[in-house]
Amino acid sequence: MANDGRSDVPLGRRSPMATTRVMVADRNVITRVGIRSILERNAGMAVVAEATTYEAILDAVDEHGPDVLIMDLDLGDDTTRGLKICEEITDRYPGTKVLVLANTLSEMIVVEALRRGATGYLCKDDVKADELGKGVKAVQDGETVLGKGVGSMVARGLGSSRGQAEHLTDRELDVIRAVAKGLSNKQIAVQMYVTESTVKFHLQNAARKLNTHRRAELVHRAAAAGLL
Amino acid sequence: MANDGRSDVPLGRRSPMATTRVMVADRNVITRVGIRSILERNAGMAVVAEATTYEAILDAVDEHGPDVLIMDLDLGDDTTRGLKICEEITDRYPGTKVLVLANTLSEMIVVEALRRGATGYLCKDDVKADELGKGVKAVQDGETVLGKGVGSMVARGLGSSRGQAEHLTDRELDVIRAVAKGLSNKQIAVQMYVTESTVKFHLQNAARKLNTHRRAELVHRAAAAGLL
DNA sequence: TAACTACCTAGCCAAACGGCTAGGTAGGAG
DNA sequence: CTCCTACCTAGCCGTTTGGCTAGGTAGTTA
Repeated sequence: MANDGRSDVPLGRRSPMATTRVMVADRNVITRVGIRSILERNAGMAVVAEATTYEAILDAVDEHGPDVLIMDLDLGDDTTRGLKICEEITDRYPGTKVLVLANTLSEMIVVEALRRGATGYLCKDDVKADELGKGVKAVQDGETVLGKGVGSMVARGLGSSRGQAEHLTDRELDVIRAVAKGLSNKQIAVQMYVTESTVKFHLQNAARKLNTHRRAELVHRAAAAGLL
Repeated sequence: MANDGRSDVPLGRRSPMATTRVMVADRNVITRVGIRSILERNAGMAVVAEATTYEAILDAVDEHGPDVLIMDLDLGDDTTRGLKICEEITDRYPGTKVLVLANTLSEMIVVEALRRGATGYLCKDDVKADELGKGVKAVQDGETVLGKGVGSMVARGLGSSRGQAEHLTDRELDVIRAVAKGLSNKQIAVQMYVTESTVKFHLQNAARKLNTHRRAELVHRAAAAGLL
């Protein structure tokens, strides 16, 4: 029942040349309008829906059944939420390909997104106007599209983590966020209703996963990965 | 000679109602196209030039003499460079008002930008489509435009630093960048050819300026302010 | 059932850090 | 010349940290 919604929405497939139905998910109006303008220069492409929140994405995909969903993983304060949505879409709506259009380039996020079913990953600041249209077409055909610098990152990411990127648990993220605020382990312990030992435990695990052993770098990497 | 360039570029001022000549500086094509689309819905507004690098901004402003320059301060790897450009434009081309359109909201950057002559400061993720056009018009009239959340930030910023934001010295930035990489004070000392005491000295000063006393938070704030 | 994950706790030790006081130099501005 | 800024150095002391070993529970999956 998951993708039944698609069958009753073949509207828009009426032009002589099949139209690529695109949906855009981004919190930023300017970006949404920009993507729409760029894509609609190409004949045969139409932006059929937009979404600005995580909740709205699933509804809109279900309702409009786009061929390609262009999405920014960061639609709120939680990029991991974006990753989950990405996985959910590709699981439940195999007819909709996901093209991630990210603000930043973080190895961890790139690897996770692809592992969860994204067919393409482009970086906003690097993408050229014509690349966007080509990327959408390629992704629609099931071809994997990786932007400038993304490819090598994937290679490294898959190599270093042997196929499965370790990702931070909720608790670890909580601790890191507290560290970023300048709290000491003791203060964090009080705030989280656990002991200082536990705080140190989570930090050690997080540090190992992010491949560092210094809290300053830990915070920096987590921030760079869009985790804060 | 600075703004002589304006007089020979009155093209576009031919409509009955005076046209607002806008220039957009942003590294991101999608954003540039988006802004153009949104503004050109309003009659009486035209995007007459675009720039994607710091160098190109000054040339383009000199050549086209826009009424309003919409710019992202972060066009490369150095936001402070954007601040300098902002100051230079407002100094040399008083006929061109600067409206900063930022990705992130950092108290330090906001305060600095306004101190250096920006007439408005909006945040990409918060701005609504109609606000952009209104903002441009208001800025053109010399009215200060502050986006959601920016106002209170300015108040706090001006209050805490009494009119002059303390800014980090080169050396302090070097040390912070090293800390962000996870280096210890000793390692940083070796790398910078100074003693550990000196490293600690710079860190203490930087920490005071950024109003913290923990290196993890120091790195986080510096990163949030686009200083790394 | 066993195995696994996420979570929590304890204590030890050496290293690193923060906070402080008290000096120094070189270069530019008034 | 004096003041000021940015830069550099020294040492002390208490706190925080990183790194470690060695346990525990609850919930899920195989």
